[in-house]
Amino acid sequence: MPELPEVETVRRGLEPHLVGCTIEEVRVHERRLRWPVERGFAQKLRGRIIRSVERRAKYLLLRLDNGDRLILHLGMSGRLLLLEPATPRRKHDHLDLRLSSHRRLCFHDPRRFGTALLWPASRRTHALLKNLGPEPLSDAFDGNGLFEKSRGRTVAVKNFLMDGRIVAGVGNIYASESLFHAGIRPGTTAGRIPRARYRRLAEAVRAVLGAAVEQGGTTLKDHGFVGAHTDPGRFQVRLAVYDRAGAPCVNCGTSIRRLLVGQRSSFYCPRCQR
DNA sequence: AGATTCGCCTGAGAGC
DNA sequence: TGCTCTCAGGCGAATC
Repeated sequence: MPELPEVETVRRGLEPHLVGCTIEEVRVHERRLRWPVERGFAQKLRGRIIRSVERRAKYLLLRLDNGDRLILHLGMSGRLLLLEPATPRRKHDHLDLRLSSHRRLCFHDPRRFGTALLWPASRRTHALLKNLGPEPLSDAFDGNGLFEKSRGRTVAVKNFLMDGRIVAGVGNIYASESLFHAGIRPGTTAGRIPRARYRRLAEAVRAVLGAAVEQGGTTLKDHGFVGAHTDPGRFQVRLAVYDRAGAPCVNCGTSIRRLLVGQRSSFYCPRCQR
């Protein structure tokens, strides 16, 4: 599933192909996404020029020449594809934006957990974004912030890390990975972790996500063209613990364990993580 | 307020 | 081969 590094890779792949393009025609084939695609969606986008392609958490934000924004989220299975005009529509192709570059930006999403919403220029904030915590790869994110926000909290640190209000865009996979690199067990109560360990955790989050973004970029180069074409899943970096239950820890060889934390699969090394 | 559970979906994989 | 069943997972909403 697209995690933050994959979304960033898609953003980088799309940016040069979208900025400056006019959206000439919009087709909505399926409005039943996570939230219904609004009436007037096509009409509001038609004729607009894309000024920038930004990312916040796992949301892609296409800023338009009139100040409106198009918010896109890939959910579990979403993909954004730049297609040649003649490419036939396939199953699960829900949105099609025909661009002045003569390509089509296609939103494809089998599970329809994805999102396509308009954020009008008249609104200063958007409900989906206004409570988001700092970007994990920005200077605004650090261990001190984690420590302070965690005081009095009884949730498992893994759930704490996946709470977008604490830090933006850390999903299930990278939460497990970061905790492994920080040497912290996923089920540990967030409020009982000392400051020094949160510093280490913040650095782990930064390192793991940063490396994955770089990896995406590298893979992107290998493919020569448009990261957005490719399956986000294939960018997956070599993961240390995620989905490796029973396999040996890369550090110590101990068998990796799977644990349910807040209904989600978590993976950890019982020896390296305390 | 914070913690937990639910619900939305389909494809993949397991089991028969 | 082909069917049925289970499960995964982002994340806001609903519930406790």
